[in-house]
Amino acid sequence: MARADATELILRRLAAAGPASRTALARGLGLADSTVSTVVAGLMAEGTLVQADADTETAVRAGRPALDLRLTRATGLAVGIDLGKSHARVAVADLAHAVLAERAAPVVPGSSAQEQIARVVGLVDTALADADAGRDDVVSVAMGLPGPVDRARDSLGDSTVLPGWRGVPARAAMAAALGLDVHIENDANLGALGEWTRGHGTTDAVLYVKIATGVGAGLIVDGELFTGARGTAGELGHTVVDPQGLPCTCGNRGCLETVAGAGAVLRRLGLVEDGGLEEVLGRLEDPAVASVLDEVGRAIGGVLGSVCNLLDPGVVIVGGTLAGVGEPLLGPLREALAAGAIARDAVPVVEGVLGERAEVLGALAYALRRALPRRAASTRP
Amino acid sequence: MARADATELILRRLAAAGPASRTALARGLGLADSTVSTVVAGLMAEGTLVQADADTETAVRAGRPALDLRLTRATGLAVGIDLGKSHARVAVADLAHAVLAERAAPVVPGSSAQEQIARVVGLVDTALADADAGRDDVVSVAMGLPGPVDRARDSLGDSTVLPGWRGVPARAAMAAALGLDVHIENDANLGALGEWTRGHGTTDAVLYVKIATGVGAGLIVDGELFTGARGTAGELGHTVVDPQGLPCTCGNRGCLETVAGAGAVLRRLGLVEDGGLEEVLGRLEDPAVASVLDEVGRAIGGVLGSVCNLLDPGVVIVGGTLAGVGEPLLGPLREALAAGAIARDAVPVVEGVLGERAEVLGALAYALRRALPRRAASTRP
DNA sequence: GGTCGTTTCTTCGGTTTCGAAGTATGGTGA
DNA sequence: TCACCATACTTCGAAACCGAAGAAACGACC
Repeated sequence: MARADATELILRRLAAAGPASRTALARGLGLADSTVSTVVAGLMAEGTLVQADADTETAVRAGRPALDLRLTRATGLAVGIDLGKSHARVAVADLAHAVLAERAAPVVPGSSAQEQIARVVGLVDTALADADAGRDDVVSVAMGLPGPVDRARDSLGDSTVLPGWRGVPARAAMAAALGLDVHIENDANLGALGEWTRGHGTTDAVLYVKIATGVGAGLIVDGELFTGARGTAGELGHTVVDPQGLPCTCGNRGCLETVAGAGAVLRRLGLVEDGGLEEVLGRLEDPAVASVLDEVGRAIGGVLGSVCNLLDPGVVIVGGTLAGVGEPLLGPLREALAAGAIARDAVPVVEGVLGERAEVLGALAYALRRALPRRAASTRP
Repeated sequence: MARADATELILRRLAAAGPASRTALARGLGLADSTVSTVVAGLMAEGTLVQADADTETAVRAGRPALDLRLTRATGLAVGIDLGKSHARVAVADLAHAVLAERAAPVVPGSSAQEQIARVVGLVDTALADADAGRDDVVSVAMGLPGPVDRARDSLGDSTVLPGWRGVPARAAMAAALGLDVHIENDANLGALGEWTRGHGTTDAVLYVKIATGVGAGLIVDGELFTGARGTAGELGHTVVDPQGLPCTCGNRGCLETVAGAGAVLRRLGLVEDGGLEEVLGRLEDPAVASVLDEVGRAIGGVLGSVCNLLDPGVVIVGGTLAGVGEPLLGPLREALAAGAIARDAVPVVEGVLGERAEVLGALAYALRRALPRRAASTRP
C-alpha cells in the first residue's frame, strides 16, 4: 500500500499495461487529469515517453481522440523465459509491449540444471541480438518453470518434470548466469497471465488450465496472479478423482494426472511420448483416440465442476499442448463441468488463443508488470 | 484504485482496522508521518478522533510509546447480522471496534423471508437499545446468509437452507425494512473474515471451512474476501467425493455433504436434527459416534487436501457447529489432508476461536470495513 | 542518575497534486 | 455548412502532501 508519487505510478503503469492516453492513465491510477498532463510533459521533455501516432484503431466514438503515450526503447527491455521438459522459449519486448524477438530451442529432457541454464542464457543472448540489444538494456526478466515454485526458497519444489533442478536455487542460479535479477514463477500461472493479458483482461476471476504432460492451473484474482501462501498454488493434477485408481508419482492413488494429461493419453493409446502427440492430433477421427479424449475431458471437467463451485471463476481458459485437439476434448469437458456445477449457468470454457506461446508471453507480461522503466535523464542526485 | 485524500484514508482505515497510532497509520497507508499528524490534529479538534489512554498493553520495547487513536462514538455504529436456518444473531459495535451489544433469537425453520426479516429488525432494534442508540446512529450494516449470494441480483441463490428466500431481493428487502443500506454476503465467507480479523490477520491466504448443516468455505486473499466472479465462491459441500455415492439435493451423486456435515452425521446416527447435535457432543466416547466423526473428518480432509494443492492457503480454520467436537473430527481430518497434499509440510489446521459467533462478528468486521465514519463537524458545503 | 539508542510525534519550507475553468478536436444532425 | 455534443487535454491559483530536522518520551546500560 505504499503510496508512490505520480511519476512512478505512471511509469510503472505504462510498463505493466502498455501504451495508454493521459485520460486513461488518470482514470486507472486515480489521479487528476491535470497531474498526469504535467508529469507527462516532463517525461516527454526528457525523452522517456513519446506520443504514439494517432492512426491507432480508435473506437469510433464521439469526442476528441485520445493520444496514446508509450515508453521509448531507451527505458529498457523485458525478457520472458519458458522452460519445459524438452523445450525452452524466450521472448524479448520493449516497455511499450512490442515483442521484438522470439526464440525457441529443444532441451534434452532430464539434463542438469546447469546445462539447461546455459541453453537458456544462449537463447536470451540470441534473442537480444535479434532485437539489436544486449543484456545491459534489460530491466526485467521472468522465467516460468514446470512445477511448484517455493517462494521461501525461491526454487523448484519436487518437480517430476525437471528432476535436474532438485535442490538448485533456481532464481539465484539463473540470475547469476544472466547477471540480471530474475523472477521465477510456475508455468501454468504464467500461462494464465499470458492468456489474461491478451484477451480476458476485463474478467474478474480467471482460471487457466494447462493440459500438457501433466495438468496444472493458474488463477488470476483482481488482475493479479494468485499463488497462495507459499507460492505453490495451482496444483490441479493431483486432485484425487478415484481413491481406487492407479498409483501416481506423488504417492497417492487415482490422481487426475493418472487419467488425464498428455502422458496418460499416450500411455493409454500405447504411443511413445516423443512425437506421439502429433499422431494423436492426426487421428482425431479414430474411435480409440476419440474415446480416450472423451474420457480425459470428462475427468478434467468433473474436477473443474467442483473447482468452479469453490472459486466461481468468470471464465475457464484451457491451454497446453493437449488443448490443441479442440472440441473432441473440450466438448466432454464442458458437459462434465456443467453437470458438476451448482450455479444456474455454468462457467464458460474457452480454448486459449496463444497456444504453446502462452507461457513465454505470460512470462513477458510478468516481467513487464515488475519493470521499473529507466528514466532518460534522471533528476535524482 | 481510486486515490483518496489522506483524511478519508485515515478515517476508513481506523474504521476498518480499529484503533492505531499515527505512525502505524502512516506506514499502513503509505503516507508521511507529518501528513498523518496534521490531519489527525484537525480531526481531533473537531471531535472525530480521540487519543486512547496510554495504558494499553504496549509491547515492551524501546522508544517513545505510540498513542492509539480511535473514532469517537459520534462517528457512528456498525451492525452485523447472521441469519441461519433456525437462528438469528445481531451484534452492534462502535467504529473503535468495541462490541456494544449482542443479541440472538431462534427463528422458525422454513418460515417466510418477511417473517425472518421482521425478526431480524426486532433484534437489531433491541441490540441498538442495549447500546443506548437508535437506527440513526448506524453507518454500516452487513448481513450473512446461508447459501450462495448472487452479486448480480443481490439475492440468495438456490439455498436449501432458507427456502423462504427464493426470489426475494434479499439486500433490497432488508435495506427497506431497516431504512438503512445493507451489505449481504455468504455466511461462511463472513465466518472466514471473523476468524481472520480476530487471530490470523497476518496470514497470507486463509481458508475457513464451516461444518454446520452443510459444508461451506470462505477464502481470504490479500486481506480481502474472495467471492469469485459472480459472488458465489465457497461452495465446498458439493464437491464430488464418490461418483457412485448417495444422491444429493443438488441433483448429483456423492457430494461431500452426503457424507459430511451435521446433517449427514445425525442421519447416520439415527438422531433427529433438533437437539441431536447436543447428544453427539455428549457421546463422543461412544464408538458409533467416534466412527462416524472419523469418517466425516476423513472425507472433508481428503477434499481439503486437493483444495490445498490448488490454493496453498497459509492456514485452514475449521468452524461451524460440528467443529465444536474438536479432535475426534479434526484429527482424522488433518491426517487425510496431509495424505492428499503434495507439499512437503502440510497446511496447519486449527479450530476457530469464535465458535458460533464467527459469522456475526465476521458480519460486523465486514460492515466496519465498508463504514465511512461521520465527521463531527464536516467542512463540506 | 545520567547518557545513549530507539521510536513517536511535531514543525516548517518547498514541491506535488488537485479542482475548476477553459481550449482543442473530433463526430452528429439540422 | 454550421451549431452542438462529447471527450481529451491544458492552464493556473489553492490546497494537500512530503522530507528533513528536531523535540518528546520511553527503556537499557553503565
